[in-house]
Amino acid sequence: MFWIAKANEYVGMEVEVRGWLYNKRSKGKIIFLIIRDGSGFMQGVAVKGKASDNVFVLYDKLGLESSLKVKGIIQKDSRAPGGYELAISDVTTIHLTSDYPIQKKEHGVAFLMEHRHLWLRSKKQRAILRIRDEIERAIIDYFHDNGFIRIDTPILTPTAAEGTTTLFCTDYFDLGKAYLAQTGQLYLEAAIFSHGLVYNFGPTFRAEKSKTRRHLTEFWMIEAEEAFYDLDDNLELEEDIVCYIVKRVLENCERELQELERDTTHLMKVKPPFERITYDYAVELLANKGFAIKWGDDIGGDEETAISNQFDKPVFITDYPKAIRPFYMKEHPDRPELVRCADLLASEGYGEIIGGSQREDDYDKLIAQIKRCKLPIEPYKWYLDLRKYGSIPHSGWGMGLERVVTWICGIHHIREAIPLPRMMYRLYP
RNA sequence: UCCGGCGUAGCUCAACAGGUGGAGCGAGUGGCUGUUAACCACUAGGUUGGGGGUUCAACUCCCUCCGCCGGAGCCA
Repeated sequence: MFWIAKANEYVGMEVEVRGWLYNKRSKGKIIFLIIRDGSGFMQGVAVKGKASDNVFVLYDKLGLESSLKVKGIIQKDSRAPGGYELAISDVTTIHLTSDYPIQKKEHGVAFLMEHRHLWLRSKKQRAILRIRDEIERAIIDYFHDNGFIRIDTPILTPTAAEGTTTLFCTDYFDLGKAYLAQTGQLYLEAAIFSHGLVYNFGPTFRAEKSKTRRHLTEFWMIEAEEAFYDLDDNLELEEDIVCYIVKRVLENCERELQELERDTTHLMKVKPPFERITYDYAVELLANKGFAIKWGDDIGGDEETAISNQFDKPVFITDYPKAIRPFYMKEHPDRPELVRCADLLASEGYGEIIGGSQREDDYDKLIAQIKRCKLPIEPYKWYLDLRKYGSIPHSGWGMGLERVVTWICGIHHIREAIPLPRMMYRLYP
C-alpha cells in the first residue's frame, strides 16, 4: 500500500494515493489538489490534456476533506511542499464533503474546541500529537532500559490518596463510594518491595475547579518509585529522564518541531545537571524581585515563571515547609519543619512538570503526619504495613505528560497537548 | 468557587455620546497553464445568545439567565 511518507521510494512510478482533500486551487487548465493520507501531505497536479477530463469536472464538487483516490506518477519537484508531487492522471471519490467547518484561517478558541474532533486533522495539531507519541515512547523505553518494571495501578480507589485535592466520585455497589485515582503513588510504593524500581503510566483525575492554561481534569501521569533512593538519587533520575525525552524529540521529530515553529535553542540546552535551589532560597529570590511572598507560603504560578526565567534549563526547588506538603513526604533530618521534596520547573517559564519526594519510612512519624493532616488512619493501614515489614528509604515522583508536551512543543495552552481535553467547562466532544 | 472580559452573516471581526448593520474569508456563478491560506469579477447570506426593562427609537443603556474566554487559588 502506498503512503505519502514513503513517496521518495516511488519516484517515477504510478501510485494511488488514498486520503482527504486538505486544500485545492485552480488556474483553469491546471489544478492543484493537496492530499493528506495520515502519513503526510502531498500536492497533486492535474494539467488539462494530460489528466482525465473527469478531474476537471469533479473539481468544483470537491469540498475540503472529501475522501479521494488519486492516481498519478510521483515526481520530484522543488515547487511542491515536501519536495515530491503527484502528476495526476485520474481522481475517484470515496466520499464527497461540503461545508467543512474549519477553514485555512484563524478561528476562535471556543469554535475550535467545539470542533476538536475535526481540528485534530490540522497540521499543527497533528504535529503536537506526533510529538506526544514520541514522548510516550521515550518514557517507556527509558524505564525499561534502566531496570524499571511497569506496574499498572488502579483507577477506582477507595479514598483520597493524598487527601488534599477534590476527587471525582462514583457509586460502588454495596461498598459505598469509589473515587477516580488522582495518583497511583501509594500502590507503587507497595510494589517496590517486590521489584525495587517501578513506574506507572496512565490517566489521572482531579476534580479541582482549576481554570488555567496548565490544568486538565483528566491527564496522563508518569509516576516512578525507587527502593533505596534518597532525594538526591531521585533528582538525578528525574533529570536524566527529562534530558532523554528532550533528546529523543529533537532527534526524531524535527519536522514536527518545524511545523510548530518551535525555537529549539532552549531545548538543546536541556542536559544535566539542572540547578537545585532550596525553598528558602526561592522565597528570598522572589522577595527580592518584589513578590509579596513570605516563608511558609506556597509558590504560585507567576512566581514559578519568574524563577524558571532565571535559569536557561529546568530547575529544581527542594525542601519545602512540611505544612504545605502532603503527609507522606520525609522529614528533613536537620530541620524537622521541612520535608525532603522537590518540584522540577521547566525552562522558558512553563512551570512545574514534576513533583517528587523522598518518602517517610518511619512508622511513627508517618502516623503523626497522617494525624497532622487530619486524615483517618483506617484507610491507610495497608500503607502503614509497608513501614512495618522491611521498611526502607525510598523516593518517587510524578510527571504530568501534557505539561511536558506543552513545554517541548512550545504551545500556549495545555488543551492542545491531549487529543480530547477534559476541563472544568468542557466534556465535549 | 472568586475576579475580569466577550457573545453581531458559516468563520474572524467592524458599527455604538441610542437614530433598524459593514468588510474579509468561506459558499454560489464566471475567468485564468505552476498555485502555496492563489488571484480577479459578480451574487446570495443577519428576528445583533435567550428573556425582561428604560426610551418616540436599543447591536448600543439597565436587570437577569445561558454559553464561552482570560486570570487567581489548587496542583502534575
